Amino acid sequence: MLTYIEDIGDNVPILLAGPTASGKSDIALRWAAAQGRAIVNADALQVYACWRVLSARPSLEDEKQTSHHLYGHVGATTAYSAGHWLREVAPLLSVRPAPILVGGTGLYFRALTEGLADIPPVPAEVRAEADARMAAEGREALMAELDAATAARIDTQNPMRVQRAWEVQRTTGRPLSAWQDDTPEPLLSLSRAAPFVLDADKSWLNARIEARFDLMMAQGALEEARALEPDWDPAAPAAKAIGAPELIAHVRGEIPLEQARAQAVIATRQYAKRQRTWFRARMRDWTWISVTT
RNA sequence: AGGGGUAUAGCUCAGCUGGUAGAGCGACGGUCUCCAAAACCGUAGGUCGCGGGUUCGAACCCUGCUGCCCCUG
Repeated sequence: MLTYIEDIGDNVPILLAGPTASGKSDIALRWAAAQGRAIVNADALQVYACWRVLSARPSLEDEKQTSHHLYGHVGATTAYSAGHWLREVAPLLSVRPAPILVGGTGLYFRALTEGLADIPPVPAEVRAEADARMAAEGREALMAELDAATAARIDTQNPMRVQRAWEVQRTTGRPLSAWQDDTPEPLLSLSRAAPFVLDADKSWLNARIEARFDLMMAQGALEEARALEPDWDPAAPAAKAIGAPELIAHVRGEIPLEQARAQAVIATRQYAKRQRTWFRARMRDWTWISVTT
């Protein structure tokens, strides 16, 4: 496995993408140790402080071995997004040796290597306003307020995309399409990085997903859920962690553990499928490493 | 053993007075330039437990068998 990175220069960041439970973190840790690189998180959920076990974040011991960045540094109710991540990643790329960016969020890697429209963050009030209007009037109402160019570009059946476009318009007074047309050069083009994707056979991965859930339980996932339960807000950003709603429901005595486990495993499998679809379509040019052995 | 109920897609179930079947979930495929472990779109599954019978025509009616559930003994 180390042969993959032997000839990579100190100034070339390593990107490591892979589906959930494919063993990315372990590989990253070995690579980092071998070359003295730091590890930077590229996973949307591992930024949240409340879920070390449930989001499969590196352990405290792992973090002692090598410096880790952008892990668990965000509160459960704090908004976070690809834009936030990109702004935080930027300064870390100039460190030498260059870091290893590891994670499963395809959108983050895309934003990094292909560029992301430089749109200011949407204030919480605008998000709240959009949420309220979406609930009360539906996406049709927000869609009616979009410009034609944006409407033609987004998936108008997808409420999240419609709301995003509306929020950008509302916040900046400029159409999303205009912002996207002005997308700046990527922070790190693929040619200046060493990009790898882990390729895991589906049945192999499904078995790992199931085993990993049991491991998470053994490592205290339920305790994490108990700790969060009093302040549980299903709409909070960190509530999107797969398995979180299920474990909270179990902690509250609403469903048996076996059911929570089954649902969490299914949701994880479905997530892995979405990742595979993304990687296959968007990471053709990356170096694929088979981990199914 | 007797009485009652039930048997429809991988799972849970719909299916009006008979006109050869649908949903949710799951599975599978895809989309996605900032909530992405999100959101969305699409596709495929059923000799309607098995055998007889009635009928132009049966998932639906009659009958035998089998499995499961409940009650009684």
